[in-house]
Amino acid sequence: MRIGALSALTGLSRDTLRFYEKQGLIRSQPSSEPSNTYRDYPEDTAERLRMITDARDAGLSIADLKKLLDCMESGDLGAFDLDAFLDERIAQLEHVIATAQRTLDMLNGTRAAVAMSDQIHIPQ
Amino acid sequence: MRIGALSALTGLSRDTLRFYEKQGLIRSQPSSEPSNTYRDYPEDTAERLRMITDARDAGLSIADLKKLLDCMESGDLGAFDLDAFLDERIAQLEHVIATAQRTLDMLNGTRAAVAMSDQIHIPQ
DNA sequence: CAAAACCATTGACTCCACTCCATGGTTTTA
DNA sequence: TAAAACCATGGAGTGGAGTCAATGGTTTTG
Repeated sequence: MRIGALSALTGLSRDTLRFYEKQGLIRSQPSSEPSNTYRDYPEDTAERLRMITDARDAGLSIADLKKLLDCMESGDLGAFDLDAFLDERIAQLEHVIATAQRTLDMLNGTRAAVAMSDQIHIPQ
Repeated sequence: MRIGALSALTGLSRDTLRFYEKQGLIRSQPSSEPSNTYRDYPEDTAERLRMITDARDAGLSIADLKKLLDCMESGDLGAFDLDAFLDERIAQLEHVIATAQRTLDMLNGTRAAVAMSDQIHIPQ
């Protein structure tokens, strides 16, 4: 798959995809016809990118993501201190969920207040 | 309360507090003794900052936070398009929660795999 | 009272995650 | 077949969110 198709499939810009590749989050091969300089992305790259965008949207950094993907791919569990690393990221995500939930509750409260004030609003 | 106390109370650096004040998220008054240039923060600022850090940790931007706090304070519900604004941020937070949950599940799976591989690990 | 700790202001600096641009080559399409 | 659309590479630029350092004043404390 070429970069344009991947971009259309994922909603990520070509620039972002190239950037992610430079950061080592995804990989590509030179196209089958060596007449051009185009690159070819494996079919499962879109899938991989869904994981990546989820993690990014949840607040994980590219550097962390790279570590994770690297050792998940190499099957090299036990690299550096994976266990501690996982514990930290898990705690981080739980924190994000908790704060997002609290903030969500606050906003829902605000929305309720707005609805209220709309209800008792007197024209003129 | 002076900035040092507020910093100790919230865990945010003085610089961050000054930065937040410049962005309009918090406010202060000149100290009671006008002999110095110190500023005094209302007692409830720490509380307010807890809201702010929650929202920041959940991924809300400072600009959005300022809009929210401004119109919550002015009681000016119905300013700009508050209703649409709230809907967007709420959707954003729900998205964060969903992606964080998916990512969390993935990491927990990874941790389980690590535990497994530990279990069947053969020394030497 | 002197040293240490605190404070304000200004402006420069850093880091992250993109995003844009210029250049030059390749495919697709009307 | 020519224009339009696509591609790669390299490097510069952007925006958000802080962070740091310099300067010069004020309080606290031993």
